[in-house]
Amino acid sequence: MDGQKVRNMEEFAALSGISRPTLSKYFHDPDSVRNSTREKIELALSEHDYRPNIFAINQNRRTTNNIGIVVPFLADPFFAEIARNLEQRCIAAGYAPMLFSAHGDPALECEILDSLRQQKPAGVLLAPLGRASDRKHVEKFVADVPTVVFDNNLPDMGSSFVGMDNTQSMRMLVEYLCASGSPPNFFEMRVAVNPNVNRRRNAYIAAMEALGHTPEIIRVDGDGWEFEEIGRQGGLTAFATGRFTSDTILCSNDRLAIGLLSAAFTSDIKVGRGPNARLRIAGHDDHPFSRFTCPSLTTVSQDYASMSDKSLEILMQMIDSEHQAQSQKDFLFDGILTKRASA
Amino acid sequence: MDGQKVRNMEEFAALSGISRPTLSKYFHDPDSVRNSTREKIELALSEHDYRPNIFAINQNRRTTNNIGIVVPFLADPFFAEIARNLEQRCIAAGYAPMLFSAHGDPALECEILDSLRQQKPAGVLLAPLGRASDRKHVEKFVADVPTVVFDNNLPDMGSSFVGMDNTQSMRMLVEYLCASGSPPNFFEMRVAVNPNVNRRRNAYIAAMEALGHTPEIIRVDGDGWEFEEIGRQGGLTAFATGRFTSDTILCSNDRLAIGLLSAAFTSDIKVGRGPNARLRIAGHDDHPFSRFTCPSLTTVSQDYASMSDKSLEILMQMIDSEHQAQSQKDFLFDGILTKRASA
DNA sequence: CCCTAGATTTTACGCGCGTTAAAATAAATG
DNA sequence: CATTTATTTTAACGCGCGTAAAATCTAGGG
Repeated sequence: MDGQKVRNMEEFAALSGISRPTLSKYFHDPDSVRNSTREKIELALSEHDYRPNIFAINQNRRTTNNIGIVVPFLADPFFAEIARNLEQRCIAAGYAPMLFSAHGDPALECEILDSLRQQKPAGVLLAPLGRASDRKHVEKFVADVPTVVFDNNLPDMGSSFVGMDNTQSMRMLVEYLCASGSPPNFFEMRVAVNPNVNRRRNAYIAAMEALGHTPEIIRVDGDGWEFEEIGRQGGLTAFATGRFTSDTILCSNDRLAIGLLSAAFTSDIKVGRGPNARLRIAGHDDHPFSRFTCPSLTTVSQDYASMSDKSLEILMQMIDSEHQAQSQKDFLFDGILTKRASA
Repeated sequence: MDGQKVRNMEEFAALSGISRPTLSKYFHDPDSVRNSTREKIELALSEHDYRPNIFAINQNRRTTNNIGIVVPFLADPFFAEIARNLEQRCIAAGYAPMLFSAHGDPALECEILDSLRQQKPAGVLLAPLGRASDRKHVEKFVADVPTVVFDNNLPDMGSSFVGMDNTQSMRMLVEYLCASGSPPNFFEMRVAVNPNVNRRRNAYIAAMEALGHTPEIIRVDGDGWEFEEIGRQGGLTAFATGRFTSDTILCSNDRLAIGLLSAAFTSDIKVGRGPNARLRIAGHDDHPFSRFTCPSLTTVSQDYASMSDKSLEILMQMIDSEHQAQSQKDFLFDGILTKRASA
């Protein structure tokens, strides 16, 4: 390729000896032109390295090649990991992912959706903030743009959802903990950041009662996304005031559990399933760091890969069928019990 | 505002009674029109909610309102946190951040830069992969687009750099560790992922020698970005084979230290500065999770806020002065010794 | 060799906004 | 009130590409 800059498709048409409309077809779908002309184009392409102007393209197409990925808090490694999975799958599917984080701020979430809308994305993968989300705003967006909601559903919104079956996973955890030791207390934040949290609590209660045990819930104060710190502070006071009624604590999520582990360590309470351990702790989500805590954290894994695949699969269906009978469905994945050293 | 969709600026001009060129000026800079007309426009805006088509705008402007943020691995909470800082500051400065992660893949890094270039961003904040980066590719990009490199410099590239002073921080750590106990071994990965790693090792050596101690470096195998796992595996074998010559281990970064902590726990080696602890471990970077490890990790903090501010400040200067005498400078920040329980 | 379906070229218009120059108007000045 | 100065309007072109219609060409089948 040479250094001469090709200004536009017109110029490249002259250089390659192919007409502009044909080039336009080619760039939209290389397989839509005859083999011989494709070869000519690609030859010229290798000599002049021209790329069509993306803004001019997008101005004239009804929809772009972008897929928006919106998560509530990207600095949470859990979402970072999901985002990574989704991004790579988008790329593999020939789309250009655009990643956004609401940073825990509902107003920012709205702004992101607004700016995303005018970007005319082919589709959007949205993990909403949850309780804090502006429902109406999200609803409007979902109605206009092909969207798959994931991780955390806002019910009755008319969109498909991909997430995990919290009821199944919590029951599984409770049953395991009961079978291997004392029935667990449930450790959570007082303010439920999203519907998943409520589902998990309810599933805990149901599972405990089904086994003939009395549920016991410890709620800690704190707002925001600093779950570890909240779990740590809550744990410290809970230990100090003897609020736990069991030697087994099931946490609403791994980040809280990580904080609780820290509190236990500070309080000199040995955690694990060994004979001289005084406490068992379990979490939920298989946070990327859970395998490196001391002791490593027993938890429920989400199958990132399958869930990402499913999300994109559904989104692509929506894109292809152009809003046609979206058949709005929920896809719930089973969690995988991941036994480690903490319980 | 009503539901009627305003198709374009022409239509909105008719509705608002303001001519299109004036509207164009207004949307570019609301303060560039007379107060009375601005009020008229904003009144009409509140009634019809029209937003200019972003693609048409960007096609005709030489540069957009976007600032690209590129990090090597977003699933690393360290970069997630930096990205969060940078994003919020971009927004505050009136820009629209676009976040990209190379996911540890040099080819992807190149693609990101290529697609970023045709996005005509106002500027780019780039943390390169490091050793794996395609230097020439990055160099070309930096020459074309106003760019501030951060976290991890590729020297002699003609761009400004904002990062921390690894020499200062390692010396500080070494001095602290020596003053409070035995001189440390240095624990790192065999393959240096980026120049920072080399600087840290050299700084360790220099600081040790300055204090009259013999440097001792333990290198562990492993490639990729799973630092915790690498640290853990390397730690396990090092403990098993007795490769450490000191009871104090200084790790090249926090993630490695987190893995080493996990290995120590598994190996039943108590870590900390208490009387019955057998090992001290320190890290570098103040990873978001370092305060929740068991024991909490002694490390060097980077001042995310100041570094983000500085990066954007320099970038804005470059944008304003339009490539004019970039005065390419490096801005190194001192680390802050953060003493916790592990050393 | 002719024929025909399918591919390509020609021609021309449209997308929504940036931008400019000249003309018209409004505000500020004395 | 006349004049200067700052804004706005009018009119028109350009940006780079999508796309449609008609004309022309190509390849494969008979």
